[in-house]
Amino acid sequence: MSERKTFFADIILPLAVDLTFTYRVPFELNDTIKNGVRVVVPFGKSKLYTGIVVRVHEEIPKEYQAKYIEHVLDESPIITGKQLKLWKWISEYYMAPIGDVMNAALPGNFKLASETKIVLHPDFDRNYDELNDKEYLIVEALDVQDTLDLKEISQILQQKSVHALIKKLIDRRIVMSVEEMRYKYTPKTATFVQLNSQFSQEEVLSELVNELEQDGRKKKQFEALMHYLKAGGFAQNTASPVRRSELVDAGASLSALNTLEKNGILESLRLEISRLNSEDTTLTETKELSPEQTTALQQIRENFQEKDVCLLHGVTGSGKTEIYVELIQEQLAQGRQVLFLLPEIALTTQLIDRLSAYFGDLIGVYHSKFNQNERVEIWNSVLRDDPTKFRIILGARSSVFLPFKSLGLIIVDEEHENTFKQYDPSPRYHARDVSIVLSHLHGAKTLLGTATPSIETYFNAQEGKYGFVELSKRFGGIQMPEIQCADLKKERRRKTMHSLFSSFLLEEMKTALDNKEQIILFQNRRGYTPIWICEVCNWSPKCKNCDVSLTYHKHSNMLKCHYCSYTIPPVGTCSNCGSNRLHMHGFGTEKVEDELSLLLPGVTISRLDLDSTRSKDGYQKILEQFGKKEVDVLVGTQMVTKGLDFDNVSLVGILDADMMLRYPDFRSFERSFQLMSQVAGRAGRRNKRGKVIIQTGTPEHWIIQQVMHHDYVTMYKQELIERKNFGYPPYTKLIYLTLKHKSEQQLEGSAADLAQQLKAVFGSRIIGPEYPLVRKIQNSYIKIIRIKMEREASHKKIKGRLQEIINQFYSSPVNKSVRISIDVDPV
DNA sequence: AGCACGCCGACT
DNA sequence: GTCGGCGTGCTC
Repeated sequence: MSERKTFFADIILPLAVDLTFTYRVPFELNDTIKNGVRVVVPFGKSKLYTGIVVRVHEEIPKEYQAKYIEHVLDESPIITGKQLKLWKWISEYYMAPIGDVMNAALPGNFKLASETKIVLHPDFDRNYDELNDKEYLIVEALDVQDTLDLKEISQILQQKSVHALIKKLIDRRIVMSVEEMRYKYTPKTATFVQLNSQFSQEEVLSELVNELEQDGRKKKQFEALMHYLKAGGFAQNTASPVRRSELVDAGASLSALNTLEKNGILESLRLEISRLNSEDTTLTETKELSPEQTTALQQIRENFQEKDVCLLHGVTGSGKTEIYVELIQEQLAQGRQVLFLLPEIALTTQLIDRLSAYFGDLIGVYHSKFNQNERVEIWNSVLRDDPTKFRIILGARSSVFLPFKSLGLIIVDEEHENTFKQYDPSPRYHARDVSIVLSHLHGAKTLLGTATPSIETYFNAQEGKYGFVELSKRFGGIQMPEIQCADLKKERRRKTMHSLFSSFLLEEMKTALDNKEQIILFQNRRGYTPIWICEVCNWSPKCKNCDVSLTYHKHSNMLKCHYCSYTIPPVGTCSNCGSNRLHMHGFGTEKVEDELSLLLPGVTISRLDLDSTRSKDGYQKILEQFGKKEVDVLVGTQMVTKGLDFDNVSLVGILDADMMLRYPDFRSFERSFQLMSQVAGRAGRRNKRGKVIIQTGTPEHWIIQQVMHHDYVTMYKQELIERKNFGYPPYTKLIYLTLKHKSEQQLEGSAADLAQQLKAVFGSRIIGPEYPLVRKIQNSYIKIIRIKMEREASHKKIKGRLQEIINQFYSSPVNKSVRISIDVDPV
């Protein structure tokens, strides 16, 4: 194997470039280089990057002199072949550079190598005699400064290239790179205590216990020992070690524990613990399934015989979770891994607790808010296919990138949620659709679960492409909530409105409060941000960088731009006409809260929106308070629609349904139906039918009618007709091109140019260019070109052609400074 | 992504 | 005359 062959390796670098880079493999690394390992390579003049090897070969690059790979970071691959295939699929399908895909896929501290920092190696014995002048200079500098980056070393040595020199120092274990230090993942440990083996005989133990119990001076020791025996599960005769801090928390005296250890009754040891599930969970037995659930489960199994994807359409509260649990258990029994995808926001809530209760440590939670070490811990366990840990990954969209080895099932819960689609940064992928590809790679199955399927998914199920299973009854015979409308037009005419509240809603709220029941109010934020407006000429303060009005933030008493954070103090007079009659227009959740406290004094109100949950565990706290019934009314945005189960909520109010319906997007009806149905599902649990009141000026609107009748299918059929008539998904596939430029004229010209070139090839499939609602963001103007292609068209071909046209567009010098971003299957 | 190279304006 | 602004191209 150590033949002196010259190998080259194609490497993906974390750059927005759709290329791999070819490096030469030094002979001594011939044996260690493999597909899927990380390598450190020099790039450009003075940079180091961590990249992933995707191909090893002997083809000598002709166009350039390949540089040498500097370092191999992994003994065995950290990326599997299946992952590489998935990356390539994402890169092609979503037209994103492979480097972007890699960036999205790897946990942060797997890459981060650009600014390589050097530190003294802990083993360095400070034998300065072995060092030459330059080496001495570096070591000396490190003594003072702790870390140096390559630039600083260049400066110290007054020379450009320092790689060779550093490499020698690294090899001699005099210095090391910071990455190296960081990558050496250190497991977290804790002190445990365990009974000395001489007491493992039951008689010996009981003798000891007796002795301690008799002796009054040893009372504390006796208690401590009992705590240990209880926690260690001695009832079942299993002498397992127990975390020391756990015993102390349970009330064992610290000094008594020390004494027990000193006398050789207990012994302490350090054990590795998981950073993730630190508190131990008591496992719950699986609940018995209802007849409906059993049937559904059986149907899912049957569907999976023939089909790879199955939609589970189950109304809110129909008990989808129990079905998931059964399916997960089947996979675990077969030794396969399970991925459970959730919208980001639902991850902080009750479902995790519920699943943890069933599966304990077998569950790993993976999402962007987790710190790097935790993420790496999960990554490595999944990669090892560790049979004892993290068999089930509960995660947000990015968990599709984990290195699964034996995936058997992916569950995408709340399949319709558009947070599964990533927009910024590229790659703009949809985790639900990526999941389907991922399970295909593993020969696994995908289950899509939701109460309100996306039109596309339901369509696929109707067409027979996906299996289809329905759960139409709520679990335990709980009724669907009663939904009624408050007609805002009528109430306004009769002047019975109390600011934002119809008298109908207000009366119902009072009744609910009298009954000591809780209320959720839903206010979609979109379009309802408070702005200051001049009563005389309609002028309002605008952002200087973006084409939007500034929104008023009561909390900070400032006017702020939502796009670029430009902030100014409130203005007293109109800059247009000089009038001082400025007043606040529009309302957000803050306003709702304020108005409500005037209308219903003494009622405790809490707000759940982006502002109130900004602090780290704000979200959790607010929900906890509400759960403990310390709060009567919860006012919130979209957040209140997501998987919250509170059993004392009898009333849900939707403050303005019309704003959602009016939003100019072909999905606005679908989305309105989803949002309203989801939030309605929060009303009424165990013992009482819930009530929902929708405030609207158009109670006759068909979407509102279908929400009221809980009739998804009719909504779907009607919406499908609209989609067909106007050529929208699922009858077409969409690609949006967003063009950006600082100069409006330049943008107009270039956009027209590109659209023309596209039309020459795609004809009427090209729509636009058009300005979006907000035409300028951060001093750049924006235009959108939309491509509608036939469902059956080969999107590979179309994307190839599209890329050619874009390349051609960029070949013209006038267009070079125009930025284009491509969004395939926009949501 | 970053960094060098290069072509235009306001300065000692 | 030069310093430095950013627009453009390239990186194995």
